[in-house]
Amino acid sequence: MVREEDILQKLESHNLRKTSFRKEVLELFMASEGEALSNQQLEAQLNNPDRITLYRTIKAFEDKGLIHLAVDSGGISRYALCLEDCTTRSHQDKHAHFQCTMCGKTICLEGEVTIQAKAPKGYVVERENLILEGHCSACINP
Amino acid sequence: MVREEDILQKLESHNLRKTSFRKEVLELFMASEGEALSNQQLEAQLNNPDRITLYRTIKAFEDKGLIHLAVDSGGISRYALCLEDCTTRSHQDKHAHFQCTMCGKTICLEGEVTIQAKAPKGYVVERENLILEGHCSACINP
DNA sequence: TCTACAACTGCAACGTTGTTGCATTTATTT
DNA sequence: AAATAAATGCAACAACGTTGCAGTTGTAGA
Repeated sequence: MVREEDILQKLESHNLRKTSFRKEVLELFMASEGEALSNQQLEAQLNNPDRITLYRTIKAFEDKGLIHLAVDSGGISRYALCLEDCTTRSHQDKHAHFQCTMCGKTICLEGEVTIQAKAPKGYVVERENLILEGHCSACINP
Repeated sequence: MVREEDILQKLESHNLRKTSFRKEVLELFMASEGEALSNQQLEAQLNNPDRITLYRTIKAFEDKGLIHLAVDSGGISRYALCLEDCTTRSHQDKHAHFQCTMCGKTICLEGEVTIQAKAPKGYVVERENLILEGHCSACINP
């Protein structure tokens, strides 16, 4: 369960207005336990939401560093809550996510990734975006 | 320059018919020097192509292991020629691509990537999909 | 607490991307 | 050269996402 107080605090600290719509959306993210959610998943859990408002809400959350984008390997955009140290400037660096190829569930992996990769001469790498694919525990042990 | 002979040979060895449309599309891939191309890029280089036929051609090339998909971090699907050892079964494993955030150019990186990442307990990782982002040499030295 | 302004919402209209069905054309096999 | 299996091109449709605008709501300041 997510406390109303925590929702309001998080909106305020990111300079976002405390509207009922945003409270609902943020609650879904806070209740999702690190799972990255697609527009579709969000729409399904909200009561009769306006699609356009949802798009703009997500964009606002993203701009203010509350959530970050994780495009999965099928091209679907999913969003997940940023951690405490995930500021507007840095929250796109070193993405690492896991996606289950059976149920589609996508979660954020944090602080456990090492990558060694070489780009061609003259290229500069600034960001690394890693998606692991496989099966989640729920799909392995039903 | 790509030799007609090589195009035909590649189509034949992948059990694809040698139609003029497919020859044109394959020529673009063979001329792109490892760059992954989006539908948009392909459409722009073909002379008045049918969008639908292009989609199906790409799907056919992908099914037969001629090209592979690389979704970039903005969610755009791009396709690149597979290498010799890129069979239908294996050609989706261990993707590693570089994308320039200035011009959008996306290239395949081959055989130079090491990843160490941990998924949560009970999760099984089967595939790794890595996108490096930064600037390509052309955008650094104009 | 009231007011005024800026921000957010909800609707309409539109654009892009990708898919399916079907009739026609084309490549391949014999 | 004929038969047939596959590829093409068109129409219609569906999903996803954006922009403009009028009306509503939250918030800062008097």
